[in-house]
Amino acid sequence: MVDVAARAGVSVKTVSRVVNNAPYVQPELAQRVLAAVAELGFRRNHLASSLRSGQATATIGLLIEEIANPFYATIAGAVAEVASDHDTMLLIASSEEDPAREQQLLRDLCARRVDGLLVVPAGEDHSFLQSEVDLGTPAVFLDRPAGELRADTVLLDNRGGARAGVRTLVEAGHRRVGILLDSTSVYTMRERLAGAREALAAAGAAIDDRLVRDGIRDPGTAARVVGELLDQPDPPTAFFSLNNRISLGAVEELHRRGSTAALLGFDDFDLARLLPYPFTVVAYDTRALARAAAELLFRRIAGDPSEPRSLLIPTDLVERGLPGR
Amino acid sequence: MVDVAARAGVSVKTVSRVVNNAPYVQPELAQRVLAAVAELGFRRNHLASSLRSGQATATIGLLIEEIANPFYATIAGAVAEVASDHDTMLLIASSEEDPAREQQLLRDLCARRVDGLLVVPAGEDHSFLQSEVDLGTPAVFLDRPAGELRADTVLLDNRGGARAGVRTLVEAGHRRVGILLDSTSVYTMRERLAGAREALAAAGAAIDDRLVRDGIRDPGTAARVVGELLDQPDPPTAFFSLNNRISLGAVEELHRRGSTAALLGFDDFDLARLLPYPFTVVAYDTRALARAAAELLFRRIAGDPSEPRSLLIPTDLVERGLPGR
DNA sequence: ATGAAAGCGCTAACAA
DNA sequence: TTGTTAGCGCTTTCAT
Repeated sequence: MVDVAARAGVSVKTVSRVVNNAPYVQPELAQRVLAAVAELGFRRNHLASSLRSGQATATIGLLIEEIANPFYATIAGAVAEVASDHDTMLLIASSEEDPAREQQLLRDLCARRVDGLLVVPAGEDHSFLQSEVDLGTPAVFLDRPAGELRADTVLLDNRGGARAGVRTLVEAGHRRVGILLDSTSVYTMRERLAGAREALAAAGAAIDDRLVRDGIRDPGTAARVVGELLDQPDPPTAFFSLNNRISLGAVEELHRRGSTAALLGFDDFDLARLLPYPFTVVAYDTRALARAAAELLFRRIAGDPSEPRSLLIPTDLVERGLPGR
Repeated sequence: MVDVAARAGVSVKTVSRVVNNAPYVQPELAQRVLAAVAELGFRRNHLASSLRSGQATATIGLLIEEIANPFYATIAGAVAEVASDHDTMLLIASSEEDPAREQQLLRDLCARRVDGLLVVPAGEDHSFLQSEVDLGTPAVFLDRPAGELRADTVLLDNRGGARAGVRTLVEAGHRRVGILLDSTSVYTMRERLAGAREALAAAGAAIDDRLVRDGIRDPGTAARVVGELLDQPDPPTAFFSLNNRISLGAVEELHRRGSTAALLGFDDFDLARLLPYPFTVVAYDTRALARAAAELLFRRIAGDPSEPRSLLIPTDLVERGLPGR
């Protein structure tokens, strides 16, 4: 910048003003500065700028589990759009579901003085963020609640969606529903399971815990478990799959067997229409979830001092036929 | 840092040494410093640190078209892994296929003094990056070549893959092949089209340009175009779809019609096995593409001064049956 | 092994 | 409207 100033025959402050489009600079001087900038290939150092001006790195941090996962990629896309509207860049970090790594990454993001944090939490305790939040780095949690920290949160209506979905099964006469999930250690799974239990209980259906199977991580396992449940005496007449990886395996096995069991899945799929087995899904708008969280974050960054808020994004039942009828 | 120093009764330099795990600090002093750090909730300001030390923001920039797109999400995931191995964070920006926006984002990334740039180019001219590269910000281009700039490049073998795929169609006796693509303005599409032409030419098949249709942006359009081509007199007996969005529409229309046309697609799909119409794909390893590019970038960041390199990632033909036989 | 002082590139505060 | 000076938080240099 001093070089530019020397070349243009002005002070560094004037260069600073020109580069930042500040008012009260003579057009003629501005021209000279701009010329010098071009000749010298000058580019303002964003680091130095935000170091001095204290705030506004024009960067937000997004912490997710894994960017390659389409759910998180969709979140990242929606967040990036909102960030772009605020001339802000996105620093993305993947926790890989490891709470220790999550903590380290969040600390690192804070050390980089991001203007705010968007977190899909992996760990159970985020109290270590309290000091950062107090020091002025707002954080918004999405998809799962923060642990041990009062903070803005945007969640899906997992419980209500599951309840509504299972209610359609119950109304179609199903009483024995096989429930397939990956892990009860995940908040969303617990909520969806609770919703299913509520719907069954409301119908006075006894819940058979032998029909609830967890630890299903991939479509292959899902297919195997569906087979096992169907081969039991008194098998389920319907299945509720708690995420789309599981739905995929269930579709495959039910189709393979020519089963007539009804299938309900949480999470929609692009290709559901093309799959060989009809099923109903509890769908939701991932982009709306992410946009709501990002917009809330930018409101905080802009200084909104109100109490932490909790938003619930509704789900939508998409019926595509139940072969069990 | 001065507060920590005061609290621990040492100089700021000693605090700096402790925080950076520098050698030659008495364990006892280090203890005092660490205690003060904990008490005061001190976190080193990464901005100030890299401002002073000149280099090493421990950040790389990734410029893609759109993070929500699964192809780019996969790239981002693989890049994030490599970056994580180098204790580096990832600043992700989406060009949305707009060359002007691309240029602005790349300049912004440079202004933030990223250690290096990974670019899936949208524009045709990247000469504006020359000065940045000369000033020491290495850039690696992936999936498409850089325009007007000698730089490291990692590409898929689009042409070879298309050639091999279309050769299987030709060997199965097909001479009239409908070719479906989105836009010839995209490098990868031009290469894939060229490979298809080569394979047809090698078989002495006259290329009927009325069977080459571009401007197909979504599955719906693809389905419509497939229908139009099939309704022509002397319709194609096989189709080559140049990306998976197009393949999806083609599958749908061919299945709907109970067609026996052979289908070949560029890009694999997770769910190809479950789709109602068998087709062969030219598959490739997106993660390998991204890892190769990222690893090359980190070699440049580490100071590798060798000539710009060009890597070609091979494709793989996955045959899943051709209903036309 | 530790510290004092200078300065990275920029902008806030003030002065002219 | 423009310039001067100080200093953001840290690390380098050089002294001790």
